[in-house]
Amino acid sequence: MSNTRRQYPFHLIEPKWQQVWREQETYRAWNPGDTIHAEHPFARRHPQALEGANLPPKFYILDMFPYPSGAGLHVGHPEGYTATDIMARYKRARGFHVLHPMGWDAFGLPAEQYAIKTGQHPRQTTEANIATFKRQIQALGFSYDWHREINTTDPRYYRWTQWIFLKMYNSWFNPVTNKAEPIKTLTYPAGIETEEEKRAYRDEKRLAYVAEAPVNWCPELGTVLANEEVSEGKSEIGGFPVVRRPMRQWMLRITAFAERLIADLDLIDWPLALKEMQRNWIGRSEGAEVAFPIADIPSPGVGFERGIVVFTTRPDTLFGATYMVLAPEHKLVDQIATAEWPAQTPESWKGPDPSAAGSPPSAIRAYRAYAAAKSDLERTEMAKKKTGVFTGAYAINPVNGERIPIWIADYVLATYGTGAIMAVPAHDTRDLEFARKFDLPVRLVVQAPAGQESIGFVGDGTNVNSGLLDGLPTPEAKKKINAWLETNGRGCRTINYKLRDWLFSRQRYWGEPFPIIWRNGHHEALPEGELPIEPPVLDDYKPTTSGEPPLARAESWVNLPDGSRRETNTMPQWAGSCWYYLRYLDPDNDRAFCSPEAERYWMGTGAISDRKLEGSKPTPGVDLYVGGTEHAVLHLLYARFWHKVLFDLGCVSTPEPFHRLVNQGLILGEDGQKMSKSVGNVVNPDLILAEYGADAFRLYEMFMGPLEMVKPWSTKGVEGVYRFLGRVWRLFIDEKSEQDFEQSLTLEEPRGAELLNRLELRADLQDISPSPAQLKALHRCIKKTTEDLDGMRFNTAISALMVFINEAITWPVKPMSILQQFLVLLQPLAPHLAEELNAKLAAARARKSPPGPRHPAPAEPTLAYAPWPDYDPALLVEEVIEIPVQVNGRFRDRLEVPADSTAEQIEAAALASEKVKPFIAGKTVKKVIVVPRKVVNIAVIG
RNA sequence: GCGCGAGUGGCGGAAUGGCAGACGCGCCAGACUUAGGAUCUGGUCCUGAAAAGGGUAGGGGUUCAAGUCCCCUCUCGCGCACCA
Repeated sequence: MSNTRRQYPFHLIEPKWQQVWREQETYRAWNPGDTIHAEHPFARRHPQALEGANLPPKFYILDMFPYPSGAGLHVGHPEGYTATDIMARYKRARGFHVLHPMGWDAFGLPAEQYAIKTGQHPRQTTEANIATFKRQIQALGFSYDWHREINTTDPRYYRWTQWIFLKMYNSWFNPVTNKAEPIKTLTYPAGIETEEEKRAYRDEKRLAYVAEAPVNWCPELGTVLANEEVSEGKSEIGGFPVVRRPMRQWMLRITAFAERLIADLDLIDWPLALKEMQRNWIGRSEGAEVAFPIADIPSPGVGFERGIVVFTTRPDTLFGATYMVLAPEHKLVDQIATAEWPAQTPESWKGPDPSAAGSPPSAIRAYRAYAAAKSDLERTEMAKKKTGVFTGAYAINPVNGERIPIWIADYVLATYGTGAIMAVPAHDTRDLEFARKFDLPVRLVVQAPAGQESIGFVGDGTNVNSGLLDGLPTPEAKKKINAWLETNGRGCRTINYKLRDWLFSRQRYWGEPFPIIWRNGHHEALPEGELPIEPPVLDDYKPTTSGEPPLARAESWVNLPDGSRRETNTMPQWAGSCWYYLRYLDPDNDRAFCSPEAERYWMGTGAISDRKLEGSKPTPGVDLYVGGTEHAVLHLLYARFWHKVLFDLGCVSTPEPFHRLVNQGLILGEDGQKMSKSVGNVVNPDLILAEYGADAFRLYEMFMGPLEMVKPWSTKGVEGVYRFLGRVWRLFIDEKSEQDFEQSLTLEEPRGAELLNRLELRADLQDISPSPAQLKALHRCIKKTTEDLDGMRFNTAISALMVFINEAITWPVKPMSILQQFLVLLQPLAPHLAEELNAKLAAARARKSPPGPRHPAPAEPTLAYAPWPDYDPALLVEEVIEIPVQVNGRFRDRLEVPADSTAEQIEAAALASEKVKPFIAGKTVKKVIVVPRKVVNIAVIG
């Protein structure tokens, strides 16, 4: 800490007002039906809302709640929180009923790993971390309604996480209605007769189901991970290698919602880049499935009566298919592989391992081992080098009857499409590369537009060498071949998604246990009445030596008296955050995850309205959601999915949870690099707060630049806004009284808060009528801050406040009414200082005119609900305006003209300007453009 | 490779197609002061004594007028990446 003198006693002001707000419950939000105390500042602003009826229009402003890590807050966290807090305060001032809650996403790996190391129960770590986070967040003076604080690890919370899971377990996706429906509505097709068959069918259809599938196993973390948690073959958390491994796991049927998850992006106001990321992740592609019969197999076995089915987005290139490739894991590989290599099989077709090249089966075995040994990471890195093995078998191209060789290669993914492709080397980069390596034929079937090479051309062109498709442009060729495939029973149009079902179980301790038991190899839901299912207390939080999840250690918990066993997996960290925004609406409700009344009020019921932050029409769902992009395809996709399930089941009233989303940009270190402990450029907010105070910290976080932008931290920059706050302070506070205050403070530090009262307003602050110029300065400031806050342009809003102060400082006498209005504008951004100065003003005015019927006392104890001023456009009208004069677009002079001058008058004045004359002398004036109130441009030639 | 976004002083950044650089940092000068790493005042895009000229990554275009709109190129950031 440097020894600069404090600009103003923020160290006394900030705790004082935080205490007032806490005791007064200033920022409490009310549900329909709540009883509101008449003295509460909200009730004073909205007297019609007493008794919790006729509540004003709501505005739900949400932060992405944090995972309370042991490291505490860093300066990146409060960036979004400050932005939302400013919006919350601004919306309150504008008369909205603001819901602005905060809570803790507290299940997760770090607490569990700490538990494994120390034996300390994760709950203790979690609680300690939450206490730190809460202290730090509260020190920033955010206007959260702490009555609504939630914690995903609280049994009263996760009881409902488990409840929603049961809802999914007991639902299925009806493709006819395109909705989730209770499992009761499931009808059984013919042939499903016995109870056992029906159970199997039902279990297959549930939204939450168990599947044996290749999953992402992370040995280092000792758990499986969802696709969304794996990036380039490494775990998102920790960056550990991930391998594919078949396991029996719980899955959630998010793929059923793929279409709606894409389509409904059009309903919401999110950054384009983020919508694009979700679209890419869902990865919708239109194409066709085409069946290729196997050659030389007179009676195909079960499973491939139709041969091999491929998915392709380019059925129009079917005539160019010169070979096929199956994923090495494809289940038909063993059935089609021939016992011996066909005559004249080139050596290079027999696989990368010469020692296994004796026959197709041995080469295939070797190649599978080779592919499996590679982690996903290595597979990605080796993407450039194509490898594969010929199976010995041939397929028949259904459109021309050609025999084409069938290969296996790891460039075809088992998990996408059908796990098999038709290779069209002439018009697919990967196939071309493969064909060139193994000397496979390349047949041109799409003529590229003139001037472009057709071999390797992957765009739209014109079909050639394609029989019935010849001469057709690509889109038409697609239509025609699709029709042909369908009439001939060789395939059909289809849509494919990259999105996989959500792998929902984890082999961990510190997560929500599943409300599921196993009996005779079947899973069963526990009744709702038994919720919450709490995890057992363990001595050892490690997985068992046999690789079972840690919960399996608690024998007495796992084994139930009736012989059934509890599910020992837990839910992933994302479970709790999938619905937390709903729990805030009614956090203490023990009968429902939230009451329908609260849900309807806060989430809105109407159709999607045109989004404009201004205007009083409630928008559906969360009105403003601010957080980082790192959750683009995790939390934000999962939460939308859960919300849609709840919507289908009638539990919520909107199809989308978050109507408007804003991503705050990353804050870099002072060196312009990402903040990290290892680089040593991490800025600790505690230190900044101690030196400059919360208001300066808040202001700086917003003054750095646009919220969405990536920007580097600068402690010097904090000093700038801090000085601004000091100037505001000195504009109000008498210098002499401050000197006295400072002196007393050094003598009696502990009585600081009390000493604040000794500070006097400056003598040049007077209760007089403002001059027109002063009114104009204020209203300019109102206009600019209003527009900027509406657009969330906090940096320029702050700059407008600075401009006002720079001007007000020069006034010999400062009208109190003007400065009071300024404080209303300052309040959302620097609430502590604004409150303190406002209280001083109020006290001074009360002294001058003692309480009485005309001046009810005391003045409002808080600025939090002070109405936002409207600017008066009439006051902003200038009588004389400056107009720049250009000659041929170059600035030459500035004219002062009456604001109501006509174009002709301005033109005449411009042409008469002494500074302009030299530039038009001897030249022909071709044209004079007069843009009223903006500019004059004289176009000359010669 | 594909997709998205962004390039403006020494720095963070402002500019509904209409005076480029608001506001802040830094820097320079001055005032007050025992002192200044406090505060206040003035200055601060570049060249030039001035007049004036040049200037928003580079090149081209539209326009009376372009940082802003269009085309091409380059650089940086983010996301996806064998998705058939």
